[in-house]
Amino acid sequence: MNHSSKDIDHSLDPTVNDFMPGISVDNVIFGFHDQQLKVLLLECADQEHWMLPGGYIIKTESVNDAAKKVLTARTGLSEVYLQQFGVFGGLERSTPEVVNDFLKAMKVDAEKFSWHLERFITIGFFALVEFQKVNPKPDAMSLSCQWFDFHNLPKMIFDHSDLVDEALKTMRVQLRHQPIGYNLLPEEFTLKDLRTIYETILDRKIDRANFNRKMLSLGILHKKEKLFTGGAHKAPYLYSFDKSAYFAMLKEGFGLGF
Amino acid sequence: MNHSSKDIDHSLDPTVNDFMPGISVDNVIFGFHDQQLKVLLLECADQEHWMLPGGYIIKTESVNDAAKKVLTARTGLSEVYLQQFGVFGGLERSTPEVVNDFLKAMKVDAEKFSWHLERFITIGFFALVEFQKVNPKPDAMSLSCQWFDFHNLPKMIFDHSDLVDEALKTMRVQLRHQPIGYNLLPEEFTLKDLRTIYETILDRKIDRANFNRKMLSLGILHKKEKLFTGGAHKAPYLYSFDKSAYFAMLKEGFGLGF
DNA sequence: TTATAATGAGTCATTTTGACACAATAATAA
DNA sequence: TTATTATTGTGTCAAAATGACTCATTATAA
Repeated sequence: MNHSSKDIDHSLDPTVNDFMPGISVDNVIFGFHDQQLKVLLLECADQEHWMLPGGYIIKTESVNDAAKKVLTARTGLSEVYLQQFGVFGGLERSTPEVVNDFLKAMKVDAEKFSWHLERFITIGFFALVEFQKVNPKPDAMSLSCQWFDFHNLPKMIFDHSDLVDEALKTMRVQLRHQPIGYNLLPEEFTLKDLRTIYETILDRKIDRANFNRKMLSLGILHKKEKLFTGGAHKAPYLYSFDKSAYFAMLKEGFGLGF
Repeated sequence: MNHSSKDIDHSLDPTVNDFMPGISVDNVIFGFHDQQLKVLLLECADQEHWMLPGGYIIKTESVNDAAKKVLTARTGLSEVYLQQFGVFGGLERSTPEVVNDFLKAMKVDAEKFSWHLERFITIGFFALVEFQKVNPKPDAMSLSCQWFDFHNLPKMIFDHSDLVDEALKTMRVQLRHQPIGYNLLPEEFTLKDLRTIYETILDRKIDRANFNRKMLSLGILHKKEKLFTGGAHKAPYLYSFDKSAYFAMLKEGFGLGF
């Protein structure tokens, strides 16, 4: 997925001096497709490494807005779920070796990038988006922007794979007292879809019957018509979220046993 | 609690140029005393406002180390529980009015502090410490360093009260799947002490018998001798944490029903 | 010596969980 | 057309957890 220069997105390119120095934001953007949890990544110039969609913070914008802007620029979406999950501020993330690898992967001169090479702290966000609605757009420095199966991520620059791990850990904890899925699934979905999300994040099988019973008992789902497509088997019902009940539960929280 | 200049702690005073510009760390330090959750605060020069112990990040130290250093400098303690809970990066935290209030509270010149007045992002940490072991030390800019009852906090500068609120929210969530208390309580304590911590953080009464049953079932407590001091009532048992079981459970997590 | 207040321990109905079982059914293969 | 297969909706049931109580016990204060 290459793009001509006409397609290159310069919306995140203010002057270096407009940025908060030494800080960046990086987004772990999760989607769900084909019964798999996906992560959106950008391809580095060396065609070997990949990176999280990230950016800098303009002095006149909030940190959260900076992250939101990155998300919108790469996906075309606004109004999606976006949440901080941690600050990555260790010294090991900008050692000479790390910086060297970064320059090689990006194929840029050390001089041009001196402002990014000193010492950088990044603020990690994760986003939950509806896969089908995303229109992946690479930024000016990247060759392409693609989804990867969460279980099969490519080699990434800096500590970006640590960021993905931490994002997952945070989701794993939140799963236990907040609903999830509204932001990842299309309007209509099956209970299997929902369960697969839980199983992927928790990294273990969940009893189908017990999961369904629990989910339905939460009162955040609406049962719809039958599903026709699919494999050689009985067709499952389709469900949609009861938006108001869902968001109420997001705030209130609940207890999940598994 | 005033201090002569001899007592002033300059350990966190490197040159301005050594710092990461535009970023700070602030610690919400929790202690437990007298059946109350306490927060350690610094008194501003105006004798009206208070602030969280905070500091800047030297370019050659990690973010976590910067927070740890602040904690050690104010409490005399090292090796305590310290955890990030969020980044505060809104623009509203450095509007002209806010900055003005800050200058007044600190009684410093705008010129001298120009480097801190532009736009600042702070990284919030919370710490859990053993009250009795803390030796509160004000920093160079503060009149004193004191504990406040969590339910009765004074007027604070910037968005520091928001930081306290967020720290509590984070603890409230963590309570549900991780044990707490080891870092807040002395070696020996009663179940009432432990329950009070839970009640304060969750801000509601918990049935005594049910709480005790649950806590004891976790297998992280050792029963000790009787307690003799106290009011006009039956003396409760003293307990201590089974350190290895406690830390195992910190990692593993568990499910709490209340 | 008695009254008080808080503790340790226990009861019990209800709810939730975990582990299965089983008939029903949509697509596919025979 | 019919049998096969994979998967679904629903149900059962024992075990565990929870929530709301009781009650005898006991260290201090009156």
